[in-house]
Amino acid sequence: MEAFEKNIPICFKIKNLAHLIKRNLNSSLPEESGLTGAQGFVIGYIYNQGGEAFQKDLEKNFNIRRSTITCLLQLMEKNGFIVREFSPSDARLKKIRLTEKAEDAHKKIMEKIYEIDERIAYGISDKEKEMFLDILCKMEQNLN
Amino acid sequence: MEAFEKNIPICFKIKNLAHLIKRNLNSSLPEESGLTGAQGFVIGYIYNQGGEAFQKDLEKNFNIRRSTITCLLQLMEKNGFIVREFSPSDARLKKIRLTEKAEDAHKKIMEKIYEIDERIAYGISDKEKEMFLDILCKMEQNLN
DNA sequence: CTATAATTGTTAGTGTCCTAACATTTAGGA
DNA sequence: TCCTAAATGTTAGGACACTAACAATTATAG
Repeated sequence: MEAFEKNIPICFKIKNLAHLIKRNLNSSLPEESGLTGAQGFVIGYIYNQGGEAFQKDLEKNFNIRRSTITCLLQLMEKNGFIVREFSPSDARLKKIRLTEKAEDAHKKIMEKIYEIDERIAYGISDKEKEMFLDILCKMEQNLN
Repeated sequence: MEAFEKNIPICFKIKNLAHLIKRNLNSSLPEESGLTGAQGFVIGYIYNQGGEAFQKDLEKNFNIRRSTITCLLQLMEKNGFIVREFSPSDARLKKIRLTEKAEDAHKKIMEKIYEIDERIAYGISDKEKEMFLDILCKMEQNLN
């Protein structure tokens, strides 16, 4: 971006790259399934939790607001990727369970995600990649 | 994110950081102005172009779709940050001009943006920062 | 010159993020 | 116990990204 001349903000570069990643991931997923990248990450998370999770876990893990989670999950429920039910032990909690459809989709989603990882890391050495990830983590912590 | 165990995708980490940046920038801008981070970047770009630009330039520079630009600019026009008029030389083009209000806001926006840049780079050496930016650029190119 | 293609912008509809305001349930303190 | 605070989720409304379909203007090829 030439707009900022020599002083392109780092935050802008990061935002830009994330934007490209999102677009690539979304367009690589089968349209007819109604599955999106964001939903793919949610499925990935719940899958690794053993197929079950509470909304509040998603909230913390993805660092997004409760209302956003509600919205996401309502859509995923509508599209048959999850089922939601109240927890018997605490009526405030809602337990999310993956459906078979989601479990079937999981492997394919992960393939797409790692494909993008490989693609963006093309021509970058393992050492560089490691340093890059370190800095990425530091930056994340710097924003709390 | 523990979800993917040891194999957290890089693309997920980038997406996450960008998300935090966006939230921080948006919440640091004065609410009453109606100004958002995205609009701030648009103002920054047009400002550096001398206060004028065409929609197609924004499209290329920010790598976002025409419909998105239309949507953004309609809002910015409504909020008094820009004025739009047809180009006399080519009636397909729409020329965007910053208003005084936007020019006044520009400096403050840039301060906020560079504040975030400083904040995310806290504890990271200049050399590291440089390498990080290099890799970021490579990754951007890898996604076309 | 005319027909077609390319360029530029809009509209409609959707997904994912936000804040603010609200409701419900559980936990804790007087 | 009872009242208040904390935790969890929803709704409403807005911002910014997308695709697909459309409209208008300009450029180009025959």
